[in-house]
Amino acid sequence: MELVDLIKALAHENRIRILNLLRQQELCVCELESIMGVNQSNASRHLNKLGQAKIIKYEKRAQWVYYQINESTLEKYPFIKELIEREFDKVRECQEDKERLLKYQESGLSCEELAESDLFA
Amino acid sequence: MELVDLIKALAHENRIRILNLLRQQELCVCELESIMGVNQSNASRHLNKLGQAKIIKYEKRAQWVYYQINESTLEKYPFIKELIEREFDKVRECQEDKERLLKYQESGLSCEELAESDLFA
DNA sequence: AAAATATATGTATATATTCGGTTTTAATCA
DNA sequence: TGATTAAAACCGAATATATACATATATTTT
Repeated sequence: MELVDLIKALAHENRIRILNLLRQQELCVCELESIMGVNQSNASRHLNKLGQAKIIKYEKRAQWVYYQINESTLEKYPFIKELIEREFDKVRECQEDKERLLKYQESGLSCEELAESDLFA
Repeated sequence: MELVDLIKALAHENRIRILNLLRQQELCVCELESIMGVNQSNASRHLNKLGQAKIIKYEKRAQWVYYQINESTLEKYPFIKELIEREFDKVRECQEDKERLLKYQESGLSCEELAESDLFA
């Protein structure tokens, strides 16, 4: 059942956190790694799962792959939009990630510098 | 993450089918068994999972347990309401279940007679 | 071309989920 | 009370999913 595959793609904490971050702005894998504090393989795999379900899409620029929410899927499945817009803000982990993203934005660091920095130490 | 537990409770074909049937009317376990063509253990297990997540509730009457959608949870989480109301009708399995339910309703059979009958043979 | 870096993927392992069958519990009925 | 029935709980097996680490690929930079 295709609908179940879609729901399954949403049924993991890391994938919820990724979507919560991507709705603020597009991000590359290494930025997500640093902000979420997960390893590269983990980030990549969850991104892949969201991509399979077409909930996100990506754009390759230089050596980076920038992921973004696939708005056309949200339009096709309004319950996902509803989920993202009405539930994520209530979740502690999502709030914390959002704060870390803000800290990163304000730091002026590039995505290359981020991993080396002690911004989230 | 509580939100993920809720989404996981929705992430199975049988549980989607159960919710689709319960939104038409309350049903007992043995009615769901017959209409969906699953065994008792399976029906009960999935009902339990939906109950844990408070998506459904039940009422015991005589030896039967009648399950119904828990409207207060749908109000608390509008994305579930959206999911049920806008997506289920598009799903083939849900359409078929709905037809079988209609056939049962029109048959005038009691829930006790249903299992013995060849209504869905 | 070589080194460095970002990302994806193969693999083995751990964890979670689902399953049908069986047993248990609780209510009804004869 | 004993038999019957509905539903839940339990069991081991099968399947699916997630994980970390190592490796492969692709791009950039020097």
